[in-house]
Amino acid sequence: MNTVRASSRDRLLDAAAELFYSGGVHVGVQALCAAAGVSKRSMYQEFATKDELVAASLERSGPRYNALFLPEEADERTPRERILHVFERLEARSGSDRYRGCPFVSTAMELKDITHPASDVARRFKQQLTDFFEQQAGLAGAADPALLARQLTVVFDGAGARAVVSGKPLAGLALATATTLVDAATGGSSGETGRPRLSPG
Amino acid sequence: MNTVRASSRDRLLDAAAELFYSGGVHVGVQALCAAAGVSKRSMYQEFATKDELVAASLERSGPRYNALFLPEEADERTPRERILHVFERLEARSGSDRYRGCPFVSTAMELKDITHPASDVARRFKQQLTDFFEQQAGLAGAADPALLARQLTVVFDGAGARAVVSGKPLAGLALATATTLVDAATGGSSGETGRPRLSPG
DNA sequence: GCGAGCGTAAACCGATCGGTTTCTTCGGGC
DNA sequence: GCCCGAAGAAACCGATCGGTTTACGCTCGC
Repeated sequence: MNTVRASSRDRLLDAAAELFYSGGVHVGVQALCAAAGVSKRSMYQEFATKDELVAASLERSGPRYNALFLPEEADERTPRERILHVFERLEARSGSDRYRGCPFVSTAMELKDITHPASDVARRFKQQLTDFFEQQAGLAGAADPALLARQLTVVFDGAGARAVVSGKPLAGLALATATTLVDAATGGSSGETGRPRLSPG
Repeated sequence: MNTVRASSRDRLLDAAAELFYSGGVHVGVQALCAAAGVSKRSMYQEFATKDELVAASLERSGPRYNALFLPEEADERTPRERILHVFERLEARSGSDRYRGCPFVSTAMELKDITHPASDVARRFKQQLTDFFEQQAGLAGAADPALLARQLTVVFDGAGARAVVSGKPLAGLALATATTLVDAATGGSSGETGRPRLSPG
């Protein structure tokens, strides 16, 4: 079933993820298929509609996108550091002139249709980021880990939006805001290391 | 030059603002003119291109949109309360099922083109909100009013994005986050009134 | 009453949209 | 050698895109 080279389906999904991110979901299927080196015929054998392809490409690229920001599974850092790692990565990535914001937010805002299959995908992947924050917030001893997690997600998306609108680097804004929120929620001050309260050293 | 009823130009701009917000800037000029009750011919006499209309409609609706959130010019409230007023309004508005996020952010993200005339408009109006925050932050005695202002703008846009993606009300998230940031920047705690430090009573 | 001018509807333009179909080419199993 | 199925190229479908033009009607000033 699978050919030696990447399958038509995979080439399609990868090209779609890239083109939809750089040009929006209104990019045509013609340009899409050309970029993937796949005929429209083959595309419509794999996907019933373009909407389905949009959702599938977001589903496929989603884990890779989130992985750009999440730290490695196990390292020696504190939960606080692991949370702030996400925002350090965001600062770095948002400096690129190809940065167009979070693809989940971007897609959902462009679709403006909560019932679109890709909107479900976007919501799930954003929840993954929030779940990570909540887990680390709990380990860091936050008073309300769920609240802090949602706050950090808000900062993540808001900083991405600002980078897009302003067209300028965040210059530490995301990291500073996240730091303030984490410290406020864990009782830490700016000079503190943020070592988790639940595992006093 | 102006007729008794709203001019074609104004009807066009108002219809454009509404349709572009609810359906994105990819809404066609045909549907637009039909909604405005203006012929395409008249539209293209007022605006050279659709892009120009997009920018002009954002320019026209911009002040009204920001006014939805900003407090009245002069009232008896503290700067802290005036800042938080913006987020109270955001909480309320984001609960509507017609809420599609901040139109400036939405338009800029959808256009994905920093050189588009409407991108300039969006940036300017977002700056107006930031300027308000900075002014109030200064009055509230924030250590770094410019930083707090940018942080609050990030929260504003991030909360809007979250409301769109999740499809659920913010349920206090934006207000709580803004409160935390304001208090952290002004040295206030959660139980404090937030009266400005520069004008001790 | 009548001509001038404006704005309307609607046809029209080439291009592209999402989606379908036809035809051809290629490769692998018998 | 032969044949079958998969996939590519491209024509085709009706609809719509942004944008232009034609032709008609309505309301003015006179």
